[in-house]
Amino acid sequence: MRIGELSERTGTPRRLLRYYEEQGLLAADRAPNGYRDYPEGCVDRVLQIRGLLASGLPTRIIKQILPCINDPRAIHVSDPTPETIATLEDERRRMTDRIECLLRSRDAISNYLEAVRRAQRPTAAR
Amino acid sequence: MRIGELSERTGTPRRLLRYYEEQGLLAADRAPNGYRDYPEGCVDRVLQIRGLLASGLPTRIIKQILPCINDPRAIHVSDPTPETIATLEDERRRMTDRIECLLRSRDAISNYLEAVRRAQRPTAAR
DNA sequence: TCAAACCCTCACATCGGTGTGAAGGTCAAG
DNA sequence: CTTGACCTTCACACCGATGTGAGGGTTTGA
Repeated sequence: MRIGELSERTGTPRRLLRYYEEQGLLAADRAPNGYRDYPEGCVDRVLQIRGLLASGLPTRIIKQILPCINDPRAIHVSDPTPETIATLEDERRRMTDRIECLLRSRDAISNYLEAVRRAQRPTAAR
Repeated sequence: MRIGELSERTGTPRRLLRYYEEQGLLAADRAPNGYRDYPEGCVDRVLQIRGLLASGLPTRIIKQILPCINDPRAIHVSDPTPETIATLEDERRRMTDRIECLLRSRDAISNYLEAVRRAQRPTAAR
């Protein structure tokens, strides 16, 4: 698929798809005319990237994480230097922190909304 | 406590504490000499702020969320305009998305690390 | 064959969070 | 009284993600 379709299906500006490629997060081969040609799987991949970016991870880290997600079960034990492993462990910890922070805050919002709801519908269907 | 202590106890540059105040996330009263004077609770508050920032939320949103977290059980039903409520619901959804994305990715990393570990210690204590 | 709708690269701009430092006031200890 | 460690405000700089648009090629359909 070409960049326009990928853009539409992922809700991502073309500009950013090119940027992700430049950052090494996304690969596309090229049609003879130079147009990018994306395989189907890119849709999910782009959504992953956007999700992680929205969660505060920089492209540099996402680049290291993506292979772990994509390799469908088949780990290439080829590359992982002890250094890479350390980075991954580090980043996993950071992600756990984020998750906990978000969970706490989300629950607080839920409680708040719930309380407001109760206060607004004072002693209704009870 | 003064800004230096708060900075040290939260691992946050003074610069940012002032920035958070400027953004309306943090309040300090002033000593007669103009120095900021923070109450004890600010330590937790700052950590919350940093956690949410690291999770990709902008100060504008954090500002709306913090009151829900701080109000210890006692909701001020005073302010919440229907508009504010809508924003909160929206943001809660976004946070849920983030949480799910992070969970998926973290689990993928865990699986990966686990697999690498198994591959590196080939048929050990078994 | 021409217009519209794609695509390309390149480059400059914006925005939010953060770094850094200048210029100066306050306070405690020697 | 001075020195050093704090604090103040202000301003400019940086970095990563994103917006925008110029200048130009390709494809499709009227």
